Amino acid sequence: MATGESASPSNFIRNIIDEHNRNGRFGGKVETRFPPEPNGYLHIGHAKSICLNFGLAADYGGVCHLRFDDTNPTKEEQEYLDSIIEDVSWLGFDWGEHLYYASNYFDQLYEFALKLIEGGKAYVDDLSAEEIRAHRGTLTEPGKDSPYRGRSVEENLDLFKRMKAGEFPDGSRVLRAKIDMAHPNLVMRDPTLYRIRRAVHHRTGDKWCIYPMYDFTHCISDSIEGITHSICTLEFEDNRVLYDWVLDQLAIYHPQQIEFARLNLEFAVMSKRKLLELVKGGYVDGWDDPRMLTIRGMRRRGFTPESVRLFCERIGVGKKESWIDMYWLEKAVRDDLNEKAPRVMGVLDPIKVVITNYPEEMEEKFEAPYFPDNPPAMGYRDVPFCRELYIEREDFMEDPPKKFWRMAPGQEVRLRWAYLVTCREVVKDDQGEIVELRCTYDPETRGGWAPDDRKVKGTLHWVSARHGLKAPVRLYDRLFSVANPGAFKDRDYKEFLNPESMVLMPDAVVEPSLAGAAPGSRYQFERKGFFCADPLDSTEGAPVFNRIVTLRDSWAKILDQQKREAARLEREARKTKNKG
RNA sequence: UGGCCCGUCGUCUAACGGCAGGACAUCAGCCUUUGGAGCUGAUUAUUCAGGUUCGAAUCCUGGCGGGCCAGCCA
Repeated sequence: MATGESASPSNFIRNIIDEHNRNGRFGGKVETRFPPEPNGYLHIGHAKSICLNFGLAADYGGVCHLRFDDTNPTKEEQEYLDSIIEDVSWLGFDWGEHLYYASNYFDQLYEFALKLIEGGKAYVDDLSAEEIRAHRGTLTEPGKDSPYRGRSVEENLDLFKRMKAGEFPDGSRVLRAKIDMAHPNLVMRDPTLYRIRRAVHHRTGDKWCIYPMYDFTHCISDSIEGITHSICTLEFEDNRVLYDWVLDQLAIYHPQQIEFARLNLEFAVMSKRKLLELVKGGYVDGWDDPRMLTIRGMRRRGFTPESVRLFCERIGVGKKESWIDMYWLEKAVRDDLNEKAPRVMGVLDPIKVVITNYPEEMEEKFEAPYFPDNPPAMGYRDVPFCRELYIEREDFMEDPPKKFWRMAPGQEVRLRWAYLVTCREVVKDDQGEIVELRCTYDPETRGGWAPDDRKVKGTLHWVSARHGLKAPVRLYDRLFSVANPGAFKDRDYKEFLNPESMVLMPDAVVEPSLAGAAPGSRYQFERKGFFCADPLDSTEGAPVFNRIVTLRDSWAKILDQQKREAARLEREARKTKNKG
């Protein structure tokens, strides 16, 4: 799409851009940037920002830069930088030639600082960090001027140059903007612009011993790159006046900062600190643990880039701090994978079924479509059948409740693509545990079609015991068991880790066609969910599957309703009894 | 109790002074060899009180509720 209005759903940022395009503020240009600090791995919250920035640029015919905001060498590492490049690419975005580093602007930034000093708008302060804090005042009281605030331009210039030259120890001096120590917005009470920090920078090495602060760096970087709309999260709202102040003092090109509400996802944590703690503390198996909502974690689990983008598109963007239900993420993967994941059969918790009237030595192959809703186009695979099969343990009930359409004594069900079968006998061990189901099949129902059109409600997935492939399956669920684990003041969020966030199904059996499942390939195990052959743990002929997400389960809902209804009836019965 | 920001169906989000719309959820029906998917229909919202206006979700004032800010982090 060329410049101008776009077809995407409206939001307040688009409205601002449209207004700019009407009044010609940026000459119709839209140039955005995604500015991560390379101090951690990207997560789903970053994905929202990435989709926003790259999406806006694409829709308005502009470009989006990838810029590393690397002004704090004590926290930043090449490892993080590499991972960010990989993750943004995986999400499907392309910054072309526009890969930048704030550290590339260190020389220019230094010159701008000199200009500020020359204009009497910045000074070198000898106060310690603690003293500066003490002078800042509080939310309700004004601050006090530093005794060094009145230094001459010449002295400030000299001192700042010597700061750069390495004449002073770390932390002994800072460069501060000279604004207003009584400003109601604390950000404007003479903010620090430069600090002395002898640290090796991942890109500039030991060239510098002074490093610029975010507020000074970000606006100038945006200006240098010709960014039009500098989109950031809500916590920078107070910083916008400083962003504008710096650019105004320097009288250089002035982008528009716009703030939006960051993503909050229920049953997850999003802060870099917490994510790091989960990894370092061994609560998860690394940054790419499939339970982590890092980009790498989701990728390992089996999420598609399209599903993540779909999610970001659907949740929208606004200034209201809201909590998104995990359902939206799950729904987005389901909708995406429903279109592209071939259907196969896998039994997670097997129970053996013997078809007593099926000849011992006989074997058949059924041609089963990969996409039953659109069979011819998408191909078939053969599914072998024999006398001994596995079905899902939960698909049989000896004494079923109402509306249970699955296998029960005497109740005919369909084995998908195979035959109609009826359970005749339940075999139990000494503990009363069911070990085997003995069934009969109707030879007239090959393929699962009844010649007399008799109604069979239930269709079950199954795997031939003789041909099935044993494959470990991991069932992933939300990492936390409460919606907002970080919200409890007196409890640590780690207390709310969900002990069942990963359940291994060691006995799972899948249809033999899956021996050829490529690492990273995704399938729908019919009636169970979407699964991905783990990209790392799967080997040739021996896939290991991750559950990405379950299917919608309306049977579970019915069961739930039945349970609630039963409880209600019981309560009423008790009431009447008490009255009588 | 300083400053800034935000309050629209259950949830997320539109409506830039002119019929409160969409998506998801929910409910009902259809369809179905996945209790999946799909199709059709239905229910559901402007935080409150004033003011301006022919007309207010929108503008103004105040209340209520929520968020952010006192790093030499970003």
